[in-house]
Amino acid sequence: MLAVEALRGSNGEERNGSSDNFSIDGDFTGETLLEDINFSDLFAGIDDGDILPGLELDPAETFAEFSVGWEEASGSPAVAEATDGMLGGVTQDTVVLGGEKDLSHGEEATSETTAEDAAAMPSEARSSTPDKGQKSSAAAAAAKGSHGKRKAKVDWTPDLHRRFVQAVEQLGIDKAVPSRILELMGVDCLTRHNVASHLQKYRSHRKHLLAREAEAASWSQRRQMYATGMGVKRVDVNPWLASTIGFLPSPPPPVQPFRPLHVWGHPTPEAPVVHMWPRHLSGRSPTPPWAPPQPPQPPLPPPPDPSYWHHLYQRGSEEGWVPHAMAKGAPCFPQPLPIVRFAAPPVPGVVPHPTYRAVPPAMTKHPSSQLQLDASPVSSSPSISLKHSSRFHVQLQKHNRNVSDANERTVPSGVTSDSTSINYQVCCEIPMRFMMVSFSFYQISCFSFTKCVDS
DNA sequence: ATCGGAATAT
DNA sequence: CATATTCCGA
Repeated sequence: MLAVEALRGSNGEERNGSSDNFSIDGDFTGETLLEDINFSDLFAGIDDGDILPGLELDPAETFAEFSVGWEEASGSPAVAEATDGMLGGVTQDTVVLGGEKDLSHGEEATSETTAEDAAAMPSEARSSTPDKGQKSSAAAAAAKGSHGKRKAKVDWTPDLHRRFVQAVEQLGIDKAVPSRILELMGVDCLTRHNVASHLQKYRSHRKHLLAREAEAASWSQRRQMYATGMGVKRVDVNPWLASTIGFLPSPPPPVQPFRPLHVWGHPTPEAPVVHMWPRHLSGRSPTPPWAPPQPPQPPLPPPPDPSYWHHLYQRGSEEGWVPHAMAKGAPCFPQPLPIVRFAAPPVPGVVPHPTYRAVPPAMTKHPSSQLQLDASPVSSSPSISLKHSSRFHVQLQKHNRNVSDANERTVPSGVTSDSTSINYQVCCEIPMRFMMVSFSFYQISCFSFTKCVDS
């Protein structure tokens, strides 16, 4: 079991500096946050992080292990601190990342030429040519200046979409608003409206997807419930609410106690909410090969164009992601029935933010044999944000026993800071023999994720 | 007035 | 259908 625990800085000064929050979204190489816990073995079967499959199974055994592990974690000296105030910082922050991008500029920009260029150019080339500034002024003029009642349509090329998704992920679904997305995209050929429009569609797609998945998950849960004879300790009809269980007095209920699966991933953290293993890699099949048995119900028809809308992890290596292409050799299938467990740790003294709602972690096995834990909160008010200098430790555990030293790490400064960060991701190499992976950040909101990576 | 987002138009 | 534009509430 891998446990990542946030440790409060001794001084605790970082506590209130919301602006120090950072989101690590592009850098999962591990070095940034924690060095990789490198075990010789590769784990061969980590699933994609698709929540659905994770919720599928939940052997009582796992629970038992989990709970014990949890206790251990609780005992950690690092934990004990309330995290109130976190939310405020997170939700209130409006620090603009990087800054000074003039939106009005984008507003004026004409997308026509760029779109054309993009369309004409191989996506690779496009990717490497972020500067859309070179649109021909002529075309630009023609596009709008003349009279252009209607602006030239923007061609949402894969690259543009990738940027878009990236931005959305980085911001977190809750903070992903056109203007900010536009900033993060670093493209000046789009207008806020372009983005808004795309975002609209994006959400729509996600909505449908999540609805589907929720349905499936629900079904699975029930199925499991029966299968285990209710042996499980906790079976929430709605897995997404699990995090609140065991939490201390819940103050003012969130505006939306439970936000319906309104958006696609998100990535959660929202995150990506639904982090899926790139489908294009797994073939045209909309469902991963390892996907747990589907409910007897309709085999859920694949979305119109999955590959397009699922670029969630389609980042290039320049962002710290390993290109999918490299993942070929790495088995990305999960165990027969991967387990995604998530629970609110009953840690005394720790007051998780009431509105915090975590989502089962999305874990992605990267080609480099790294296991990526992605804690993507999906609450009305995000979430997980660590601050520079925050300390935490990582520890692998198996069957309630530590199998590695607790490595204390410190969140490095200099990491891109985004007050609205919602994702905190850690990469560790984990031998597949480890049964479960637990990810805990007490400092943040006191929650823990557990996922079976090897049955 | 600005912004985000849903509705509606093209 | 995809995107742009409009409408409207915050």
